[in-house]
Amino acid sequence: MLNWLIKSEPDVFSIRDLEKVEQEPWSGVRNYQARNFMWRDMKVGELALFYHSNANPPGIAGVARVASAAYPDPTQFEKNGEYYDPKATEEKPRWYLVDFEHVATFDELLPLTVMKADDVLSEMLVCQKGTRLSITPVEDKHFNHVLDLAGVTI
DNA sequence: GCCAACGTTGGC
DNA sequence: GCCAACGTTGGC
Repeated sequence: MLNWLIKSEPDVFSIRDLEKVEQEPWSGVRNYQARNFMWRDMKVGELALFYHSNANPPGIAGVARVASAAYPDPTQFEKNGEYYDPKATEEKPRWYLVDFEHVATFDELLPLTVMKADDVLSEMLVCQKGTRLSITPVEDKHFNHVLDLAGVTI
């Protein structure tokens, strides 16, 4: 059982948006490392911290759960879509995704500034300068510490 | 809006 | 297979 952190721009898709849908296909990831995490490593039922990037302020907004096995990202085949990949074919897809479902929304966002100032959480990849990866694994101690600070029990 | 960090592309 | 150029991410 692994834990994850997934980034989303709240202007595009926020934790509130996740509350409203039953399951959300995590489409549009076009980074091989992030794809491999979804395709190879994620298992149904695993939990992910839902991080608001490009936000004011940025930080962790809640928790999501892996709700499906990996399958080809349909947006890679949409010719006029933003995420079209001409090198991908139905027979040989390049991009895979999983669905996420909502688990919890924090009463208050846990801001990146607070995480960086925390002795434990400052070790997290998302706190390191220059980490642009949109999906990262999260250690148990970090995951649990975030839930503690947010006052959330799952 | 700036810019540092980093991934990807493509010429050679 | 190297690496310069370019594009993107994302905090500030």
